[in-house]
Amino acid sequence: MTDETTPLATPPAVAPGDVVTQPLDDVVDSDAFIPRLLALLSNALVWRESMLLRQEFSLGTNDWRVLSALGVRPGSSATDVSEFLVMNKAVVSKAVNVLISRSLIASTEGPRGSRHLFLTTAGADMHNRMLPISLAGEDILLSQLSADEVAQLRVLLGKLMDQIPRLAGEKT
Amino acid sequence: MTDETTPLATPPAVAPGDVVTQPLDDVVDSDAFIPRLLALLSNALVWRESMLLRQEFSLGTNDWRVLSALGVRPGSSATDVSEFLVMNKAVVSKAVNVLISRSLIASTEGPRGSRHLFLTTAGADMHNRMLPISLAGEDILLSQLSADEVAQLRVLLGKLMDQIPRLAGEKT
DNA sequence: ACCCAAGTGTTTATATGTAAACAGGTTGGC
DNA sequence: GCCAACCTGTTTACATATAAACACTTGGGT
Repeated sequence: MTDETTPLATPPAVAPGDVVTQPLDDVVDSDAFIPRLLALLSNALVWRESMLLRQEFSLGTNDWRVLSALGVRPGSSATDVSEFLVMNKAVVSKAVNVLISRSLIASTEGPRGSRHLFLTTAGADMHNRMLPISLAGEDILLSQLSADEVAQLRVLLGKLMDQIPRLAGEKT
Repeated sequence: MTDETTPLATPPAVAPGDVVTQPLDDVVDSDAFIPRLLALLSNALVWRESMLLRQEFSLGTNDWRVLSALGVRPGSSATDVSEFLVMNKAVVSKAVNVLISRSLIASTEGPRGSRHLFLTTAGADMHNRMLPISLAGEDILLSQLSADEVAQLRVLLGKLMDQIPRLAGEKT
């Protein structure tokens, strides 16, 4: 009895003054708590992608995201990218500098002191090598779902996404 | 024309030597890319919870998570909590010290130099005040889903969770 | 022509996350 | 009994995230 795996069938022989030795009535059911599941899934995906991109190309996930944004929207400014990716502009600024120093992107003069950013051909090539790694993460994640289930999941996640403004606003 | 909202209908008058001005053929469709949706959802939830807990109780999300773990499993060691929450043990160590300094948890001697951690009555009280804030995040997120849809979502996320070892292992 | 307001990207300071090194105590082989 | 291996929790060093302050440019009003 009283092995170390069971939470605490027998309260400790001596407990400090003012202590709760039994589970509380209302707690987070962490296996079903959706915010926790989302965090674990997201962390695992980021961890994997970060590891692979770093070891294959010596680039971070932020570098990759900026690169991918410019694959979709060539000529974006740093601010455009920041908004498009919902990413802090300081992070974008740093990633842009990394990518420029690697000659993966280049820039032209833009409107008010901004710069239009473009992939170089080397950058486009790098993009096309990084893309499969990123997509493979999603594939692994969805591998046990049928096509119908994937479609359901996208619909459901879409409805969750609609609530993000309420999470940020927090009046109600 | 050529306003700043459209990506780039007209390529720039002068582009540097070696540049790609058109969208690439294969790109991440970021509105449908599930890893991205998961990251945005998770970030929004954490951001909200962090803000509220900080301003209401001057505690961080890690403090709350450790507190909640001890509500479920009183008498756990720091290592137990670390494994239960899938949380770095350095982070747990720091959170434990914060909670002890606030007299929200207390400890007794455990097996090999470890310590059994318990909520104090003040800690249990704090737990019961923090819990609704945490649960409200999930409620907001799920508010546009029917009961059936919530059940579906849990099933689907459960299947995704099963793939986490493959994301971490990365042989296939 | 001037100045104010707004927008650009960068820098800074602060907080947080991560992994490895670490010291101490405990266990178990020999 | 003793030494090596292990497990505890802590500390350290480093990488990353976040938000505010910043300098600079542009545009518009008077």
